[in-house]
Amino acid sequence: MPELPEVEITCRGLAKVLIRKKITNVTTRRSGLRIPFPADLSKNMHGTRVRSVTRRGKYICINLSNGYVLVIHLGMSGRIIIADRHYEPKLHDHFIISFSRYQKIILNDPRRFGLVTILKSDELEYREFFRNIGLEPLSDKFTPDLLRSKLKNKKIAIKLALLDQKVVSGIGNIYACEALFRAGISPKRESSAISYKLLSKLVNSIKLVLTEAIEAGGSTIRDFVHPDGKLGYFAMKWQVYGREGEPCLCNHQKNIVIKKIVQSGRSTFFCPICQR
DNA sequence: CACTCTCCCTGAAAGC
DNA sequence: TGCTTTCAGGGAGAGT
Repeated sequence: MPELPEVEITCRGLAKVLIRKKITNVTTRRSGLRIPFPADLSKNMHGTRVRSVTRRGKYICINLSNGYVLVIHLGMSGRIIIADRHYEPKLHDHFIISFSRYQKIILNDPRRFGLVTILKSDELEYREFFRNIGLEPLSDKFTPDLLRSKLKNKKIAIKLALLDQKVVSGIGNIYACEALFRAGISPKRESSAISYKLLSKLVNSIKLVLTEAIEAGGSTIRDFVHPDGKLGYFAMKWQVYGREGEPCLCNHQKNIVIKKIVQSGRSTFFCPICQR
């Protein structure tokens, strides 16, 4: 389940092979994913070149030389495979772009929670599309003061606030759990009731955990595959995520184990002793 | 407005 | 062993 680091790694991988390449063919193999593929998708892509590949939250933005931006969200199970002209489409390959020099990229997404659309980069469309997307957690603008202002009056649990893409963009279930563990904050804490000092700690933890994951090459669970097609099995070790019943890594001598709870239908893993 | 719940979907894993 | 059930979750939209 790609979160910010996985999307970032995917973008870097795409940039490496696609920049300046010309789009020679666009194929859709079904009518759409979470939303239909735009009718003019192929028309607006064909013959243009890739200017850059950027990321906004969990969205991949492939910026084209004709002023359009191809926007891809990987959803739960999406992956982008980089291949050559010999690649044969496989099950759940929904969207294929062919480039000059026989390069191809394939969007494979078994669960189809992903999204593909195309926007004009210089117009309201683009701004409108990302209107509700919060601040980038790795930007210098993401500070304790900013987070405090976002959480002011919020009664929801801090874990749920971190998952809210309007509060901060790019954090999913795994990194929300991991960041809270590192900051020593209970996922159940009311968002607005957390001290400035702890919010500072949380901001640092978020930046740290995301940065480490990017450096680890995009951490992986189950179905994330690097853009070059290799599995990312050098993934970071989660300290709490998926470790229900296992000992807390902070406290070996006592019999403290990681607990799992459900918050708004999402699993949360945490240490009831280390996180207050 | 603030918040929770449901739905979409498939494959892996657990349960029987 | 093999079939059935459960679970995983991002984000939109309905419901409270």
